[in-house]
Amino acid sequence: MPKSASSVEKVDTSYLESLLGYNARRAALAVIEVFLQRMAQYDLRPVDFSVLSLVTHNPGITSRQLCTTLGILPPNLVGMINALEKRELIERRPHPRDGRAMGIHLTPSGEKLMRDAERTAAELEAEVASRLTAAEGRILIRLLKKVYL
Amino acid sequence: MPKSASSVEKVDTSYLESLLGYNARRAALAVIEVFLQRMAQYDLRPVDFSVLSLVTHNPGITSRQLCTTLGILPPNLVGMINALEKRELIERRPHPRDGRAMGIHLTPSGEKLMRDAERTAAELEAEVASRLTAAEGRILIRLLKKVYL
DNA sequence: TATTGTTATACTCTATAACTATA
DNA sequence: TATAGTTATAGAGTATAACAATA
Repeated sequence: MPKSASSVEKVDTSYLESLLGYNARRAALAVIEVFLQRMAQYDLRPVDFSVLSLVTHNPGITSRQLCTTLGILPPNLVGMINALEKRELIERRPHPRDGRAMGIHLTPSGEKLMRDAERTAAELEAEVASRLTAAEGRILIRLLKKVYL
Repeated sequence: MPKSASSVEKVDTSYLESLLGYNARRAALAVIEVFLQRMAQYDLRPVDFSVLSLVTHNPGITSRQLCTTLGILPPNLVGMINALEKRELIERRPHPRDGRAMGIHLTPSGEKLMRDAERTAAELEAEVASRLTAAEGRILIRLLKKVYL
């Protein structure tokens, strides 16, 4: 067959699928896609959920702490925090010991939203994890942590 | 302690770390970060490597097949293909049976680059996977595939 | 009528520099 | 001098609509 006449019937992805990074990215995108759909009812993107979840479990957390924990650059967090404050889901209070910083807290409606959103997240996790056994799910998370921690 | 005076000593991330999506995303980002550093010597981003790797193992693959396989939208692939062609790493040849399509092939210098780049990728994989045992690495990839396939 | 490849374009995400107020 | 928060802005990544050529 001449060089110019070759074509591909079925794409061979076996090499890419042997790479950890490729598989981790594909799995992350698959989970995030479901996440996006289910969280749309709360008008929360994954990053909004992560921020609100950290505020939920760390009342008084500062912007700086959110940035460090989630790997967000400070200029990019400002807009998110402003939007969440405008929606009256969070409020900023003066930090007790650092006049430069503001402690971030959930409002009552923020608390209600996050109770619902975290319940939805739990359902979503259970659903995605249903493709695995309970033991496999625990192993998977443990191994992922070994990779990035 | 009054409401306004609370603050966070150490951020509690245990809830987020219980979520599969959060862990998969963090692991993917960690691997991709190393990938970016090591592939910089070839001036290849992860997506360029993925494209060239598919062309390597599927000579004559079309743009449409690349898009479908990698989840890239056609308008966003055009620039990448043009850039790789300008660097003389790939070339477009007429498709043998479809006058609309072009088959994509590696040039000799593209073949040389990919031999080196895939060797580097293998070293990188071994290094990231060194945080896990060989068995754990195989299990991790198997479980990740169960999540997204 | 549907598909491949393409252009133009808009939107989101991420990154850098520089400023202010406070430590 | 260093840090928390902010503004402005640039760049990369991702999205939709519409078109020409071919099936």
